[in-house]
Amino acid sequence: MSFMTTLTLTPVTEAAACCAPLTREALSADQADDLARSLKALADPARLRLISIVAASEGQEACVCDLIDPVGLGQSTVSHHLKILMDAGFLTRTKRGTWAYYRLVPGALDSLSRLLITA
Amino acid sequence: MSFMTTLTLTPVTEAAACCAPLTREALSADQADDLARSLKALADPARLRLISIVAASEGQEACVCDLIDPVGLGQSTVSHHLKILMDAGFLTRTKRGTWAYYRLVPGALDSLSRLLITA
DNA sequence: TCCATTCATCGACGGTTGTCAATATAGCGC
DNA sequence: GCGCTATATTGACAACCGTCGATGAATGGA
Repeated sequence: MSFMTTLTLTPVTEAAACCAPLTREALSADQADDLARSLKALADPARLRLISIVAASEGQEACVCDLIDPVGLGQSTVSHHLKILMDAGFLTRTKRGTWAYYRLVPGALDSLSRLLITA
Repeated sequence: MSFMTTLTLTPVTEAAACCAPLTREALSADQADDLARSLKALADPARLRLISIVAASEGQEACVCDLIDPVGLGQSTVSHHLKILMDAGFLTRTKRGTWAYYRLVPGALDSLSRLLITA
């Protein structure tokens, strides 16, 4: 399980960059796998809230300590969710001192969104 | 587990109808739950392929028997996935004779897509 | 140097999920 | 009615996921 994150990494931007929307033509198995991986990273209430809090924060960034109370989960759980969102290409991390600041990857959500549109 | 489908049904259109995109302001816990439920219904390779096949079919509809071979899963598994997509509000079913024809719910994917856009 | 703080990682646990085979339901033709 | 076909439902099982507490790693201050 621990090695999975380094192997199957297929950032949203890459998965979304290539191809026609979901409803244009039948998806290949590989395309479906990639898209499902991106969606799965998003398909959790805690992770959705993390993203929305980061996006709504000052300077579009937030450190872990700012995120723990709002989502009401343990620190290790929050770190875990942030890692999943990073691996999927939705967030980036910048360390400054002891703090880790998370920030939205600019086009990530949009390119995923574009894939869902029924052309 | 069996009663869950009739209880927690919150179709995409409803979940998406109300509110600002993910990144406009922090999501409430309830909003996050609803959105996560919709995304989770979509976050599976088999279900994504089912949707794309239905959308790309003649007259935008397909019966179960047309879907089994393309996705390469058992009949009961396909029925199961179709049910999940129906409960989530992405598909509708019409029975004609012994056949069950599935069809995309017109605005469903689009309203979900709109929620993901970074305004 | 030592301690406090911030964050990541590990190990464990219960709950959920995807899949199948088997069975049930229901419509159609004979 | 009988059998055949198309779907849905059930029950079971392995794999995965979200959560926690505990531990580890790194930074900064006294």
